[in-house]
Amino acid sequence: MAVAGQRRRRKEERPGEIVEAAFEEFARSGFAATKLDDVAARAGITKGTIYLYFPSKEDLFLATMQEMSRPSREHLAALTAAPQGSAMTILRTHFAFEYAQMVEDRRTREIIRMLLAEVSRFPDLVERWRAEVIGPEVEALRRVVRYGIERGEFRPSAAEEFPHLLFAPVIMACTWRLMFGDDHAIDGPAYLAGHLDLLERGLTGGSRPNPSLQTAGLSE
Amino acid sequence: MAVAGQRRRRKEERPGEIVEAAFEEFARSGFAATKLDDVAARAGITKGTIYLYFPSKEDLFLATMQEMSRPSREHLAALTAAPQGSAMTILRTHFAFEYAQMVEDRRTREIIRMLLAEVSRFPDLVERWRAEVIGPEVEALRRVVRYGIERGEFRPSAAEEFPHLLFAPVIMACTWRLMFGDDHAIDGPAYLAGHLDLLERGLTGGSRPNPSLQTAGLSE
DNA sequence: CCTTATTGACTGCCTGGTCAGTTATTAGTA
DNA sequence: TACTAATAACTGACCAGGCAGTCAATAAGG
Repeated sequence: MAVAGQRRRRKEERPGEIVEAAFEEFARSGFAATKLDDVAARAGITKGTIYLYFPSKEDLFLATMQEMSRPSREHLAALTAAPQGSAMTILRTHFAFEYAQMVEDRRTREIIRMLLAEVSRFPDLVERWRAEVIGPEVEALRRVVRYGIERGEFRPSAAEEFPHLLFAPVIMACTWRLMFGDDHAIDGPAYLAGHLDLLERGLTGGSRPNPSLQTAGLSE
Repeated sequence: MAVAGQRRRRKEERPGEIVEAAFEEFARSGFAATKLDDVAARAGITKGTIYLYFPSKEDLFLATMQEMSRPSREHLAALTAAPQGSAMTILRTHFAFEYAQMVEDRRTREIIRMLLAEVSRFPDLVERWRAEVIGPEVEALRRVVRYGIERGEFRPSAAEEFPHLLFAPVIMACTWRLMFGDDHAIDGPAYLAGHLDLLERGLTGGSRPNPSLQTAGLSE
């Protein structure tokens, strides 16, 4: 019956299966209320097995968060490249990605929930996430805004000091969906389009880029 | 020693004191990890006393959330009045209030955290909050936007369909501070000013209200 | 002395963590 | 191929501590 090497393959796959199950349980119930027996049951194993791969509940939680936030870290790389072309186009592309990730991807959403819920128990986790994911993202956005201003595409605005204002609608939609569930979710594409529209008007200062702010030679 | 009627007064004050202490503990540790012994200690009483006033931990939690979210409910009333004067002025006033409440007031912030963290355990609580607080607020904002459009002050925009876009920066600052603490908090007044600036440009579609959209007699 | 708010010791359950034992797989031997 | 030994993954019964909830006893008003 058993394929050769199946035993070894199990050993390689187990941690991933456990993390997967743990994620679901932690996301549903939070760290404290999650029972390792439930995690084990979901993974189709027993509690004892969990302890073959993870030394404690806290370690399992940390490993789970680490593993599940990997996509965010990878995504970030795309934004940090040197900006080229229209700044607004860069922003459009970026926010389309970010929206898909932070609002439409349940995984990332739940990561946010857990970070918010467990800060006081795992302050280091949140600090790392700030330093390695969100901080760089804010800086990258700031660079794009400056680039847009230099190009004459954007007017100077508070977005330079607070790039947070630019992705606020994404966070908004993310927390909205976290709280009220998929049933009351805001309509994705239309909302994103509205966000980008308001953004463009806000940054350029007119329904079309204001000519008086634009130096011919600087426009790419 | 004892003032006349002190006994009775204690009985009247106890529930409030307990709720106060419970709020701090629930906010710090979440529902599951909070120990009623700790709540009692913080309130300067014993666990037994809690059960004289609240039938269970869950009831205490619900009572705490109810009590602590009262300011939000009261604040809402101000917005639902019939709009008068400049729509942008209404928005400015409203967001100044909302910012003070959702970002600078620790209480309200923590309410948000708990709602996010405990949705799956207390779905009714969140649903009520949506129906009684946030829902009406969105509708009220939508009315202000429509009013601004009718007046010729605002151009038609996605803000009519998604008033969420307008207060997104407030939510953003709220969650930011929830996650990263007061140390990394975004600078309040400047951020608010930037928000309102981008908002105005976005809604009116120009660096100054576009004259072609504005009827002289209507400007505040 | 009666009333009543409060106590604090107690119970029972729950759950993180342990570990001796079981079972499946592979290696070795003839 | 058949049998045995060695190994490694996994189990499940168990313990210890912690905590929600209880209640007879206490003590502070009036």
